Amino acid sequence: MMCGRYSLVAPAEAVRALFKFEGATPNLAPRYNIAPTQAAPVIIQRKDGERELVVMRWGFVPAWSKGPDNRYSMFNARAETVHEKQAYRVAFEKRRCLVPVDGFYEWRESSGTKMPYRISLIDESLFAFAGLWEHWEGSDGSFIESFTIITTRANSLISRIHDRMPVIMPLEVHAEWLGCCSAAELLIPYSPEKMKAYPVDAYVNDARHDDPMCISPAGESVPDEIMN
DNA sequence: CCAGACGTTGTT
DNA sequence: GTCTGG
DNA sequence: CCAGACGTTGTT
DNA sequence: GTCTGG
Repeated sequence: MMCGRYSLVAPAEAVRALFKFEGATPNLAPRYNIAPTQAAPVIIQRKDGERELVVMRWGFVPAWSKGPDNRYSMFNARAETVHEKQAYRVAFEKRRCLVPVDGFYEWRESSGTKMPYRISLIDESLFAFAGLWEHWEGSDGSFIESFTIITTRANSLISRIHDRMPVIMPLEVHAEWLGCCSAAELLIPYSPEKMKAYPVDAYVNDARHDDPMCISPAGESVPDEIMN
């Protein structure tokens, strides 16, 4: 895989502090295990330059489609080709977003078994994936806003686990990315020396599990906050 | 022109 | 909607 | 990404 | 094996 699960535990106030979006502070429950098809917040930029937080479906639903269709894996888009692929080209030019995250999961396969790892910044701070979003509208007037996460080749830390990783946008390029004026040169692997990775329990495999156990280092005791 | 696709990862 | 293939 | 289903008729 | 659901 490359990026099929992530976490966003930070409170909405922390998301606002980093991304400077306008409007009311939304209610964001801590999320330990966000999976494709689920709703999650993204940051977009309006034409007047103001940033907005919008909750969207993870899994790109093209405007021309009949609706969500999981026969296609549209929760990731390859950085190497995203500017030329039909399904993403217009969004790459006009509808970029930043995805607030504080960790993501990758599964390492060895001797036939897969072990999940959690990857985060060394200080566990909030950061951003590069994404694209889309607005789909049904004939009955219903609509779906959705997003995809862009992936690239793994850096030297993550390549021990897997050969792909999500594109992480450093703070200093957030505005350039959202402004849609940059080319694909921002879509590169993030600095491995700023990141850490550790194994977690296969508990995270089940997308219905969404609690602190998901991010707990494998083999260690259950964190206090989920003991009753 | 119309028809048909539009995606990624991992495995073979 | 937009691009590619025929 | 992984987990889990993979079906129909008829009855509530 | 392949598709759907989360």
